[in-house]
Amino acid sequence: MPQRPSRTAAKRPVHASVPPAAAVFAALGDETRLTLVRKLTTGPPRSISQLTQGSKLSRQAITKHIRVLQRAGVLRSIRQGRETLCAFDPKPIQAAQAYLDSLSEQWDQALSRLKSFVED
Amino acid sequence: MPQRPSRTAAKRPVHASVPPAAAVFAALGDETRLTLVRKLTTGPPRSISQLTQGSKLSRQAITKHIRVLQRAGVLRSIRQGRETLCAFDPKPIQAAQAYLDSLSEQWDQALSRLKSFVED
DNA sequence: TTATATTGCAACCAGGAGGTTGCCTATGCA
DNA sequence: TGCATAGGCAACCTCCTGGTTGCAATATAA
Repeated sequence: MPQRPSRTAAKRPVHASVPPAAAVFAALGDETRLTLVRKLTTGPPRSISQLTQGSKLSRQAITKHIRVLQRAGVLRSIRQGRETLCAFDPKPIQAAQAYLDSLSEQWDQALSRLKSFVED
Repeated sequence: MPQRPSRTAAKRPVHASVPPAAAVFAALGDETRLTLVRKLTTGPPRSISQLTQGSKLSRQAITKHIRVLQRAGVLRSIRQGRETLCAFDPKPIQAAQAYLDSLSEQWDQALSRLKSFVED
């Protein structure tokens, strides 16, 4: 929980360690990519071939999805010998959570204002 | 996206009040749409014209974005006289939060397993 | 009733997303 | 050394997305 990505991520830090919320949501907005993310949150880092196994898609298709997730910061990968190991990085997800939390909070406040207005 | 139009429409329960997580994330994966959502979480329901004001985009473009958000369940809209009022619906966002929470939890558990494994 | 404002609908367009295939390089192993 | 495995690159295809414009329909206001 001691995360440093600014909780109010609306300021657009140029050196953003984490891409803007919309980019993270876009990366998560695909079943195939969500499946990859779930695989990597539940288990150890895996190679592209391993991630391709069990999928109907070609290795290249999976590679493209992995790159989308990488650009969003959700995954990191390092070349290890002849294979490329992909690992989950929790920071962008935490940023996305913070974003949704702020949305919910705004909504709750709007509801409160409406309620007290009606009660007058 | 593999499963685009519901060619296999038996994929999710008919009374799903909330579309699958990926659909919600996809809807939120666009700056313009995030801006619309923020506007409607902070304020009262607004018409399409009102939502278009202050944007560089045409009314039709905004309309299309609104429909994307509607399909994801994030917005609801009702015709009121000659204008269409759009309002925020918190359910899909809450579902998305729950999804991210479960991801985080899985990740934490994976870390714990790794830790206790290393310590042995 | 006649304007004016608010939408919806349809056509159209450019570009990007998702997917495949073929080929090449690099690494590990017998 | 030679071969199988892992992955990168590039070309190509199709369809969706995000945007525009023009026009018709409806509802309000004067």
